[in-house]
Amino acid sequence: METIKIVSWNVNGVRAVYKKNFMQWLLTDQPHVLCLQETKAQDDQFPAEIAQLDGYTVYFASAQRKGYSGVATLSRLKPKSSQVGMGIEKFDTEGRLLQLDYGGFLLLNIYFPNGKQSNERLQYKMEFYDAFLKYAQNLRRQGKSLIVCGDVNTAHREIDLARPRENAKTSGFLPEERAWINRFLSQGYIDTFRMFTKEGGHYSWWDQRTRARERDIGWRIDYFFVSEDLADKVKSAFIQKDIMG
DNA sequence: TCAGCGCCAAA
DNA sequence: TAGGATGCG
DNA sequence: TTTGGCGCTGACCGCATCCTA
Repeated sequence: METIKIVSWNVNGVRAVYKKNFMQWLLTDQPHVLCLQETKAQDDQFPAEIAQLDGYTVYFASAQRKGYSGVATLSRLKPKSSQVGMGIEKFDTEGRLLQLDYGGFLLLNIYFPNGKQSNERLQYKMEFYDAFLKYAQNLRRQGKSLIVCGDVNTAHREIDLARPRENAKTSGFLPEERAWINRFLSQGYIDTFRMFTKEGGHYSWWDQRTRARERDIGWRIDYFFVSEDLADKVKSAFIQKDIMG
């Protein structure tokens, strides 16, 4: 069986990265599957050149609200089926989950909620976490193998962010958020990045407002998880930190 | 994230 | 339709 | 009286929308 390359990228506005060097990167990197989060575009607002890209089919899960959230998956492989959301209205209207069935595995492209805005949003995030874990476990009971990727919006352990002590009371590194990742992993999922890289200092997100990227004061909040039956099929997992977007 | 502020306890 | 205010991250 | 540590506040950037002139 040949190797499949799957990439996950929180683009923070697909139209913005399209104006930069998105196409150049995509045509060079040529992943089999590309999972985008925070596209901030409805299906019909997607740049046509991406939506009609030769060799790829594009699947969307857009938010109801314009310019907000949204995920999309570009695939060179043909899935057997696709599904938007997990069947829960309050979560599905925010365009956060897109599922493709490739037969041998399900690929779940997810943009987990951000909890920094308010207590209500933190509550919503925790509810999403719980609902997703139930949803995933239900798929497992049906015998499905899962690849789960995207922006989880939580750093797992101290080594996953540059300022653990300072952020112990900040959403994104709260004890209850970290505990959920522990619970998720304990139910039979693998953080693939940690299969290959044990040391800290590897981040996937940096605060724009304080230009934290220049000083590499970051967080690892984007992940590829696989159900443990797939673990021995994972060849590598890495972060392309020099790609902006 | 970080500078700037008030507050307070230790030196 | 350019630009300021607002929402969100 | 000075010093240092803790906790809190607000400005900070970028994408996108909406409203007004």
